Parts: sequence; C-alpha cells; structure tokens
Amino acid sequence: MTDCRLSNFDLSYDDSCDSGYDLSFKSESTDYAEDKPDPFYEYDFPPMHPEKPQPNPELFEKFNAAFHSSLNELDRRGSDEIDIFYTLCNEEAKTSTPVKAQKTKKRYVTGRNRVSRCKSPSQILRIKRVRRLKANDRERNRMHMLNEALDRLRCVLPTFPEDTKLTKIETLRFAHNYIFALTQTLNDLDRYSAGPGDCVTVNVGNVIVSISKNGNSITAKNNSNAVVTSGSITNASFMQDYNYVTDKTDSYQQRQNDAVLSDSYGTTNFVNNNNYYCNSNVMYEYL
DNA sequence: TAGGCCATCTGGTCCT
DNA sequence: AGGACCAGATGGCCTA
Repeated sequence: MTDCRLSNFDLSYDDSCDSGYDLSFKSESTDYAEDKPDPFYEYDFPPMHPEKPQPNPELFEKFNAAFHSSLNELDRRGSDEIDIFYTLCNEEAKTSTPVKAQKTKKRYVTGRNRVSRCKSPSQILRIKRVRRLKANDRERNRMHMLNEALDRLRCVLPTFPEDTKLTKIETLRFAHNYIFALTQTLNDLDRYSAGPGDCVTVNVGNVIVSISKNGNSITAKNNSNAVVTSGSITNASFMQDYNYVTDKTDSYQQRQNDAVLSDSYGTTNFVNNNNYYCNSNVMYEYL
C-alpha cells in the first residue's frame, strides 16, 4: 500500500494568495491537491519489488477486488473513514522506506496531448473542498484588509485613548459626519472671509474641532486633550449627537446646536426629518 | 444571562 | 473557470 499515488493525498493546498493569517492549509507540495492523481483510478499495482517473488496472481486479484470494493463502499457512503484512510496512507508513506515504483504505463499526459478523463465522486468532492478552502482564505484576507482600512480610518478621527473603540458602523457614520462638517466649515470660512484670528468650531461627538487660518486644533468638551491616533469617542456621546430625531424639547434644540456647526453666522432654523437636519448654512445627514 | 459585536465559513451572484 | 463581492449563519467573546 505504500505505492501510492495515495501518498500525496490530503486536504492541504498551497495558495500563492494565501493571507498568512492563522487558518491556513498549507501543503508541502507545490501542487494543489485537486491536481493530484485519483487513487481510485484504475489502480494497476505494478511490481514494487521486481527482485522479490511476486504474489500469487489469483490471491492478488482477490485482494485487489476486495480492496477496491471497500474503498468504493466508503466513498459511496461519504464516510469520514475515507479521509482517515488517506491520512493513514500519508503517514505510512512518510515513515516507510521509500520505494520507487516502476511505471508500466504513462497515464498522465501534459500539454497539447493531455488526456481528459472523468473524475470520480471522491475526486470531485476533494476538488470542491480545496476550492472552498481557497475561497475561505481569500474571503478571510479580504475582510482583514477591510478591517485594516477601518482601523486607518479610526486613526484619523478625533478620539480619546480612554474611550472604547468605535465599532465598524460607528466609524463609518462618524467619518461621514466628520467629513461633512469639515467641508461645510471650509466653505463657511471662504464665504465669510474670516480674519486671521477668526475661528470656526465644529462639535463632533465629544470633541470640538477648531478650524482657522492660523491652524486647526482638536479639544475635548471636558477640556482634556484630544488625540487623533487611536481610541474613539464614547458611543453614547456619538449617538446622542447624531441619532436623535423627534424630540422637540429645549434639550433637543441644545443638542442640535451641539451637533452642527457652532459658527456665529448661521441661523438656527432647523429642519428635521428622519434623515437629516439642517440650518440655513449646513445640513447634516446621518446614516 | 441576554444582547451586541466580531471573525469566519459558506453558498450565491456577477464579472473578467 | 476562477476571483471578487455579498449576505446569511454560526459560534466566541465581552459587557451591562
């Protein structure tokens, strides 16, 4: 059984696009498992040790038939034992004395004259499994890249180290509003031709962004120092500033004033619906 | 302990 | 055919 085109059989693969993250199924081989020969394909048992006496042909044929019958039955039932069998074959191949099998037939032809042949159910399953593993790895890698991009986005948002990390959706919403607020602020600066000492401030979450022609600064509402590196604004503060909609009380008006530009030019004629609120100068859409 | 968030797997769809 | 993208399912971890 050590002759074995079975010996290459495993679920591993070597993917040049492998992410390198934790769950990788690497193979020592350079070939994908799906390209490996089918152990069920016309197993013709060439003489492995020509110098030794060959088995009784009749007994050998009986053994051959029984062997294939057992494998086919396992394969038909989709039994896990078939995988165990291949694993054992691999282990045996690793530990047994390597023996070069004589190739009596040239079965696999590469290039233009390659012979296509039907694949057994087990090989089809194996191919599907390998493709699934590769797809999983690509998907994992894709999500890791997406998360890295979100992390970079968090780093350029005004945040506090002591705050909890922004969730994905909070990061996107906060970034959206932050960019919008900064854009409006720049527009207002141009529109009103602020003097050298004039400053426009934007309340974003629990931080205040001050923008002037002399430079920008970010401070916390509680007078602590803000940073633009890591951490996040508090979720509660963020939601308070950006997600209220229907409350028309004084506190609502106050929060609106907090949430939009605190410039000295705009009016406070707020319009509100489920998607945005605005005054005459700015309109803040929240997601 | 329930709920929120996240990572991962998975199958489907679309595109090249 | 294979890769990218997407959404649903699932299980783990954390927190109130």
